[in-house]
Amino acid sequence: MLTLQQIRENREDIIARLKKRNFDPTETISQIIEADNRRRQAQVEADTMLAEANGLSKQIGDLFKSGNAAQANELKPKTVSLKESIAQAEELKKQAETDVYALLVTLPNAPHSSVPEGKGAGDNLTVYQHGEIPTLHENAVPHWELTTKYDLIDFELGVKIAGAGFPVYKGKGAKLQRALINYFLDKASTAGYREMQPPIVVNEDSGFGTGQLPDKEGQMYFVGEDKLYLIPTAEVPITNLYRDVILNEKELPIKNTAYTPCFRREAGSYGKDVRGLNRLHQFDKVEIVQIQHPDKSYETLEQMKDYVAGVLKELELPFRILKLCGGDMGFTSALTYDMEVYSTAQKRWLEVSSVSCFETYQSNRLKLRFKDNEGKTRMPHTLNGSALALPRIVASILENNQTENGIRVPMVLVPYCGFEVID
RNA sequence: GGUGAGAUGCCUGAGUGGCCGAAAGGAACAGUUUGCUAAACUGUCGUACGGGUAACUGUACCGCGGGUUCGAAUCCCGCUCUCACCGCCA
Repeated sequence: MLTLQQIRENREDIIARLKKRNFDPTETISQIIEADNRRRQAQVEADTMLAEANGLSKQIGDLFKSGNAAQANELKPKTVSLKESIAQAEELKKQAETDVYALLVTLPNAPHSSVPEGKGAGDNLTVYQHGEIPTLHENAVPHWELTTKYDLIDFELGVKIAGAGFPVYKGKGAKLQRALINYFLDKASTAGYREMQPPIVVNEDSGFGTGQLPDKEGQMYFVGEDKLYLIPTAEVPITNLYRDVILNEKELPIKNTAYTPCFRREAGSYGKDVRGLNRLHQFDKVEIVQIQHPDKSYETLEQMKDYVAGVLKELELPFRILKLCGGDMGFTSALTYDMEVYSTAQKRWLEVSSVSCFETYQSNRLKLRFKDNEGKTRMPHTLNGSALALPRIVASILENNQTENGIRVPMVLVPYCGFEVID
C-alpha cells in the first residue's frame, strides 16, 4: 500500500497519478490525513501521560527503596487516575490507526507518470510488435482440437479427477510442459536469476504481503483446516522471502526465479475465455522477481521486459508488448507491460506475461527495507514478471506451428523435449 | 496423533519484579596500526511512531493477545510457533 509519508508529502502528485485509474481519491486522501492527524494528536497526549506515569513509578520505587513507604503510597493514587486517561487516549489512537489503515488499503498503487490514460484494455499502448503472423493451412484448428487429435492434453480426464480447468497432460504434451519449464528456468539462470523452489502454499501474512489479501481472497484456493492458501503465482512465496527483512544496499538487486504450479479459482470467468488452455484453475509458470534500488527500478523493468521479449523471440512466436493504461492496470502495480502472443487459429492475442514494477507498494506491506550507503533505512522497489506462463504458450505453439503433417516444435525446445515434431 | 522443552537484538546467549532497550561473545561497519591474502586495538552497531528548524527528546516493542502491580523481558492466563522423543508414513 501507499505510505502515509508519500501521501502527506506528495499529496497532489499522488492524487494526480491515482486519477489515471479513473477514480478520484481526493476525498479518501483527505480522510486519511484527517485520521492521521487525530492519531498524532492522540499519540502526543498518550505519550505525555505515559512519560509522567513512568516518572511517578520510578519515584515510587526509589521511595520504597529508601524506606519512605508512606510517601510512596501517597503517590500511588495519582498513577491510577493517570492510567484511566492514558487508556482513553490510547483507545482514540487505536481507533484513528484503524481508520487510517482501513482507508489506506482501499487505495491502489499510484501509476507511474508514463502510464497512458485510458479506461480499459482497448486503451493500452502497443509499444512493440515482433514476428510474422503465419498463414495456416486450410484445415487449421484451435489448440483444443489439436490437443485431442495428438492426444496431448485430456481435459475430460481432469474433470473426472479434479474438475474443469485442471487438465491432464499426456505423453508428448507432458514432455512439452517439462521442456518449457526447464528451458525457462535455464534462461533465467543464465540471466542471473537464482533458481528457487518455494512452498506452493502460503500463510495469511504472505498473502497480505504481496497484496492478494484482503481484497482478492475469493480468487485463491484455501485450505481451511490449516489456514493455508494455494499460491496464485510464485510471486507470492518468492517476494515474501523478504518480508520483515532489512537488506544492505550492496545486496541489491536481488534476482530470484522459480517454477511453480499456480492455482486460481477464476470465479466469474466464462465463455470463450475459458476454452481449452485459455484459462485454467491450475497451470505452470516460471516467475522472475527482483528487488531493486528505487533509483534503478524502471531501468530494471525495461530489462525484464526485454528479457521476456527475448524468450518469446527464441520461441518463434509472433507477439506484441503493451504498456497498460491506467484503467487496465492491476491494483498493486505502478507500471505494467503485458506480453501477448498471437494465436492464429483463434485469431486473437493471448496474454502470456505481465511484467510490473510495484515501487514501494509491496515493500511497505512486506516491511521490506534496505540500509542505503548513508545508513538510512529506506524501502526498495519490487518487480516481477512471468517468464513465462505455460498454457497459452503451449496453445500458441500448437496453433501457430500446426501443419498438415503435425506440429513443429520450436528449435530451442528440441534439445529439451527430444522430438522435433508432434504427430 | 502422544509426551516434554522452549520462544530475548543479525547470530550465540545472560537476565525471575524497579539500577534492562536489555550483559557477554561473535558477525558486520568505520578508523588506527603492522611489509604481507590476516591479526591487534578503538569506535559504531535494533525497529517503529511522535515532538523539535536543529542539537536533542518522548513513547512502544524481549513470539502474539490479555491480566496482576505504582512498576513486567521477568509473575498469571490464553494463543501461535519451534525443537526433542515416541507413534505413523512418503
